[in-house]
Amino acid sequence: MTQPVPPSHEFKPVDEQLAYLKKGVAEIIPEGDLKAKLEHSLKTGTPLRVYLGVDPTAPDIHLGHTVVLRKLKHFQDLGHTAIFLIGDFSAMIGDPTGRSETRPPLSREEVEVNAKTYLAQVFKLLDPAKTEVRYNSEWLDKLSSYDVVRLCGHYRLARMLEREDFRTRLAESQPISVHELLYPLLTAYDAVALKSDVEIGATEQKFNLLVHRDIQREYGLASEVALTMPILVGLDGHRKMSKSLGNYVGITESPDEIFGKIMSIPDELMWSYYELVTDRTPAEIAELRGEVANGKLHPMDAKMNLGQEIIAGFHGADAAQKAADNFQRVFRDRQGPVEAPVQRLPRGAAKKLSVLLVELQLAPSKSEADRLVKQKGVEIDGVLAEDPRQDIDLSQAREFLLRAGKKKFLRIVVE
RNA sequence: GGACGGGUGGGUGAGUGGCUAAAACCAGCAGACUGUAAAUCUGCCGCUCCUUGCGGGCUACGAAGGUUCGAAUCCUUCCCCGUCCA
Repeated sequence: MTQPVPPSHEFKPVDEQLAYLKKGVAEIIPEGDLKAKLEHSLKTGTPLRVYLGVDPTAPDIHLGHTVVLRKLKHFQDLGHTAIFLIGDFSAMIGDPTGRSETRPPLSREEVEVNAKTYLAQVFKLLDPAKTEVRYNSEWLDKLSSYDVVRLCGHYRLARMLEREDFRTRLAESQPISVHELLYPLLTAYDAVALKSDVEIGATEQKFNLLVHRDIQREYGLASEVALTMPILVGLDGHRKMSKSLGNYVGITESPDEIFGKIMSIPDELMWSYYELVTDRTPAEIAELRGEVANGKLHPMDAKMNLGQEIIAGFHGADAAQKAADNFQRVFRDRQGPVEAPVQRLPRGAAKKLSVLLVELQLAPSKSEADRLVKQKGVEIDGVLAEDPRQDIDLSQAREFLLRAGKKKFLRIVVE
């Protein structure tokens, strides 16, 4: 565990901090309290304790997760204590937020593996030296049944059922398991244990955050400020970015992949991306937007710039430039990519094209591979493949470029 | 514990003995058009085999059995979900 950061005594003026912190924010509850807390912090030279709780339900984080992370980073930049809370315990219950059905429980092992890969990715944004990393199993594992009963005693069923997900499920006669009611209460105990001043969450977390505030008060603490961030819309332009919907950009993806995905978002969406996943100021964004509106800047160029900025944040400026160049070459000039991922194959007997596509994981099944070829989706060294049954010679060392679908390229090296 | 309703492909949801690999819609994929944007249009959309044919085989309608030449559809048992009553 990282030790808490020693207090910094050099805070910026409150108004300046507020302006920085408010960028992109959906809601601050209650509005006035953040200012009051910042003033108190400035007066006493005590950093605010600001936390973001994340359940490691998947091994990778995507751009959508970075919206709240970036806000936590803003607090960190201003000298406050950023606490990254890994919900290793709560992940095993499952957050009912936005769920139309009960989440399958994760095992402790899965959660641990995910937590590890999470942290590595989180530190692409946060400063590891200044971040307090905590796990909620630290305190939740220790609660006795009595403690849990007491905790539950602090909240009323009617209030719990007010939340939209539950209301909807009840209205539609969908099941709600009792343990799902416990989720916001147990994560509220996190806020109690951390004695937090501010908690950051996506807007969909609003209900949970409000419960956290109430429970802190029940335990004799001052209620934290709940700061919510908008949900990042996914690549399809409609639904929230999520792995299960497949409309996401993973932050560990290659620059080329990220670039391609960013370019595929609807134009209108790029402004919200500028706001939520770059460090551009609201004024700069407004200016860009104006230039696109009056025709001075082509929307595609604005989007290419967005892609580069996002990649630069994770992979550096050089990688970003390369990705942009590559994109230009492949999709605007219709040439093969300069660098496609290389796949080495041992020499051997010839293989049918459809078989090869499946083995290279360019198609999930032979039927799909067949279809892909028949639908003119496969090229070998720029030449359209017509026949899924054609034999691909693998008997001698050679290499060729295989394209499957719009975006997938693989340089095959037979050796 | 009782009464009633329900469980169909990634999702919604038709289908109540053969015409059903299962309507329709959504999502997804490919192609055209473009700025790999959106919108639009066209096609595909369980797996597999080959002699690629309006071909063959296999798997699939909560689970397991059964009836039948034939079952998502009928029967039995079981599991799961909901509503109401207690």
